[in-house]
Amino acid sequence: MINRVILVGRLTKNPELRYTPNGVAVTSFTIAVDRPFSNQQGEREADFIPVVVWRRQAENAANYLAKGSLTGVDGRIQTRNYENNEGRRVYVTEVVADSVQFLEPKGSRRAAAGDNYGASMPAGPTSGSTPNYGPTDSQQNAASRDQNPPSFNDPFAHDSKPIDISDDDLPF
Amino acid sequence: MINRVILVGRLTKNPELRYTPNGVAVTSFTIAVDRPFSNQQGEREADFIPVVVWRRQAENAANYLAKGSLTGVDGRIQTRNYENNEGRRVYVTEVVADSVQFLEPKGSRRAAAGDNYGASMPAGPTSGSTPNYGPTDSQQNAASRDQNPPSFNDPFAHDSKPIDISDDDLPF
Amino acid sequence: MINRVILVGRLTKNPELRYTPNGVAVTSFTIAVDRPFSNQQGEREADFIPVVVWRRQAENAANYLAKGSLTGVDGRIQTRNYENNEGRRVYVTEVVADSVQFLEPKGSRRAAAGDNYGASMPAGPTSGSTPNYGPTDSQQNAASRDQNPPSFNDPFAHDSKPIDISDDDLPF
Amino acid sequence: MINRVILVGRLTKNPELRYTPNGVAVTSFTIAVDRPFSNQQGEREADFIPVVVWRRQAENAANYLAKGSLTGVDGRIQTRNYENNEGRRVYVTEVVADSVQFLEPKGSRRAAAGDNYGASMPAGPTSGSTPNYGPTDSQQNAASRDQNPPSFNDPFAHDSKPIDISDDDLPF
DNA sequence: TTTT
DNA sequence: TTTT
Repeated sequence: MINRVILVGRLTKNPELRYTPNGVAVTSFTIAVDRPFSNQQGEREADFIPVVVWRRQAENAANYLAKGSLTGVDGRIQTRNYENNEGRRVYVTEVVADSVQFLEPKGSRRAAAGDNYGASMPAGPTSGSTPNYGPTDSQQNAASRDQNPPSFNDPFAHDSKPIDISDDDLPF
Repeated sequence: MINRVILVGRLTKNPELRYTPNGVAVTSFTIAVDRPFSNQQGEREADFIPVVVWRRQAENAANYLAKGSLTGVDGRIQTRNYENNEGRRVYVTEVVADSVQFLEPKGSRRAAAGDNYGASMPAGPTSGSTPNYGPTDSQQNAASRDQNPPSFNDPFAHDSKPIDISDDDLPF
Repeated sequence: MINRVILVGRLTKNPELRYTPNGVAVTSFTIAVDRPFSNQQGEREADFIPVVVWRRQAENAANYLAKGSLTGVDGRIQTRNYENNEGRRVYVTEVVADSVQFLEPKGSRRAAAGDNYGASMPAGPTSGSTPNYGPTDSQQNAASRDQNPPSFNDPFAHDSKPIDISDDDLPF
Repeated sequence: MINRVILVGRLTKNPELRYTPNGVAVTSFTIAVDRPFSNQQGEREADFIPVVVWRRQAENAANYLAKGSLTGVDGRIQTRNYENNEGRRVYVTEVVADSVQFLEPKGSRRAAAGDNYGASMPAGPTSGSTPNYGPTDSQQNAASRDQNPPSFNDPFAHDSKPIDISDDDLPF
């Protein structure tokens, strides 16, 4: 049994950091990967692949990545399903990252791209059952710390409704 | 831009071979890959990953694989979307295989039953515009010959309406 | 920075389990992977890839794998170099496995292949600085326990001289 | 049988473009990939992985990559051996690239210096039997234009004797 | 609902 | 020095 995915592409939007009811951090984003060939109309297309990252790596990803960031992901494909509010079963296929790589050379993009970072302060992991949508402290300072971005590791949860993020989705 | 997926797991059902309106063969199946860890309830889970294979590989996969076959896939993640008959946009994430490996050692399962290999090939690309929706002979026999079939609950027993398969989906 | 390798092939020989001076288990083997194409002489060739596995996974690999075993490896490429006894610098490129998968279906091969397993008893991890060449207790019983082989994880060290295996080679 | 490698790292030197006696282009370089952990002395290490690329990709790699270029490689591990001029059998493990990705964002390093892209292409396959051993114009300039060249100690500054490159080594 |  |  082997399940391994490696992606290099660009984020379609800023990553979203949330917390499960138990306070576990999870970041999700979509990575656009251009296809190496053109379609029958001669156009270049891309695949838009949902990625989730858990725990410490979630917070790193939220700090160091932004819309357009060239990013590497090493992880696995996960499928899950849930019943939505219309009683319909929704099937989700996403990549759970073991490791996320910030491939943008130092001093580029993110340092300049710091648009809407630094909105409301987060309740944080200790806040219990209320999902957290704001940036963390460290996000606020991210632009200035952007010098030598680290690599980080781990995985799970997508489809942006907070109710979708459960501690049951924790990979381990 | 890198998009690479490697999977080893077992088919949840017999593969389905179809043809696009232009007569291009495409086989789809779901591969179940056990997760290497247990969930919070201590249960072993699996991911059920939809895979498609095109052209000659499609016909090979349809001939050599069956429900339960241990199978390797090397490919890429593809996302696409289409409007379903209810006018709703459906988003699909699946693996497009570059290569499919039949990992069942000889003398086992399907290989032991390897009587009709190469027999009754479907009318194929030359048959023009009529897609082939029924199971092939060998598929039908495969199910009954299956010695120790793992029982998987295939979550992708949806979205396999023939209308989904278009020549526009051809990878190249 | 991404370094990921996935292999499925067959062991060319039984795996070799050793211990570093500090008693850390390390297993090495070579995996033969057939190339998917023929050479200019129309012959099928293979690549013979050295793999190392560390710690608990080393002992599992030694127990469950044997010459000819169909095996999956998920790991990374590692390069290192050392000076051999002729004062020559030797460059080694090998795969360090994070995870090793026994793909042989239960009850096959190994159960029958138990040829020279169960030779002299090993001094074991506690024996300190003397590398251990014999099979472990658990290896002796391997043939009888072979029912549902597990998967296992981790990595490092090749080129069979015991002096090559140092605690400095530990990946973490 | 699966043999898949994905690497993202930086070239230790400019790539070397050569031609087989039959005029087939082959480029080789070493890619340095930092390890995601520190060794027992708390130092960060890297793996130095030899890569070869054939045909059109070879010429692209030679044109677009230079020492220090952040580069993605998707390929397979190849092992081969040959007898060196001392009559000794030399074993080589290297990555044969199916695809090489130039990951340096535009406006940086080599891309900024992208003056002579497509200029002075080597005589190439049509030149017949004369291998090209010297650096290309663009390679020579690349070294001097290199803004912040990482300094890597390339352990594969050996075994690049032209005699190693034979038409028998062609992957297909 | 998509990136450069 | 190689596996099926």
